[in-house]
Amino acid sequence: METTRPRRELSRTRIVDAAVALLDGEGTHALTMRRLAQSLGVTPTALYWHVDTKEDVLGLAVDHIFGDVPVPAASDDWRRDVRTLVGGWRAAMLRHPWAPGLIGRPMRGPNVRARTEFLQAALGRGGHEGRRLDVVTRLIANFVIGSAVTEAAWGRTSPHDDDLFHGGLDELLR
Amino acid sequence: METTRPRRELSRTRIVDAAVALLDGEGTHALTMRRLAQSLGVTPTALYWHVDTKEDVLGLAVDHIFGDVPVPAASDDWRRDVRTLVGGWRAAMLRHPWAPGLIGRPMRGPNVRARTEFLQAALGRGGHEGRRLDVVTRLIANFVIGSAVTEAAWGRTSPHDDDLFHGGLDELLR
DNA sequence: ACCTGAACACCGTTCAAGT
DNA sequence: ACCTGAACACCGTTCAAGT
Repeated sequence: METTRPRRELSRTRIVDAAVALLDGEGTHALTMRRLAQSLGVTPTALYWHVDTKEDVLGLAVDHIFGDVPVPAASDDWRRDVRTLVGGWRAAMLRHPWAPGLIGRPMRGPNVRARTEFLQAALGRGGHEGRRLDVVTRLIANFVIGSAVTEAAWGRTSPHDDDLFHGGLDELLR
Repeated sequence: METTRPRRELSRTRIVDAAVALLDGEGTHALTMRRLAQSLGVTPTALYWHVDTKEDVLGLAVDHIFGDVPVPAASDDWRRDVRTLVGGWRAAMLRHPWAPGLIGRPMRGPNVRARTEFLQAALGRGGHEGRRLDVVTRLIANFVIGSAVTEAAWGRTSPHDDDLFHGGLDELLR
């Protein structure tokens, strides 16, 4: 089929990986198309063959970190399922503190969608349905996002923040 | 426009007002120090006498829009107080859709702090205290922020979004 | 198909100098 | 105290050209 070449080729995924590395290492302001290209040993303009725009790269980077959120197997304890998913969700964002600030854009990524659907399904197993199911799904999702945004903004997350977050989640799953 | 009219003097507040106008009119990408200066009939570098950095301007702009959120007089119906405050909070953010995306750092502004304290006081009147008061305050604040962030990201807010938001709030004030 | 080089139209910020 | 002008070190993106 395809012979592996000695030179690593450029690709969409390689670009996204490099972008995440740059964001993790040096923060939002460090992600420029030029520095990104440099970290890949390539010309800035080369990126544009694989990617439409910088905004595009940012969106892919956000969706990428959601891919690391483990989707638990659905168990018979729906509350635990929700807590596991949402805890991983929050942890992923706090592990990449640049991500919450970037969630002003395409949450349309497939990884994000899959997690949201799992959340909704778990709440469905909890007996919610109809409008109430939609309400509670959004309530939880927006609480998690809001928490991540404000905590990431503050710099570091304290044990007190963790406590308040889990307390809030308990309140919602009561 | 009116070159004959004597130019008003530059000031911190005049800069912030112009920044908000620019953000409202043309969005985040339009706010550059150069265009901001131009809209004030002044040299880009003149801004730096009144303001430290562009980040500074952004922070002031966010706090400014929170100043427009009416803080209701505390009544004997704490639930209504919460709903009024939080509704105005959300409305202000959706009126300036660039704001949620900018809620990075400047939740330290005085306008923001005043609203948060009113929220906590109202919940206190509702009988919450100790850890539970902190938990619920954060829960509501982060829900509002998360809602504004995701809705602003999606472009426009539909009546369905409104419905889900108020449903969520009812759930929290149950 | 995939990448380079040069170019365009911008940026934020500093700093000496003017008033 | 307040503002200008020039300059520095960057940006994202397009496009012809090479392979």
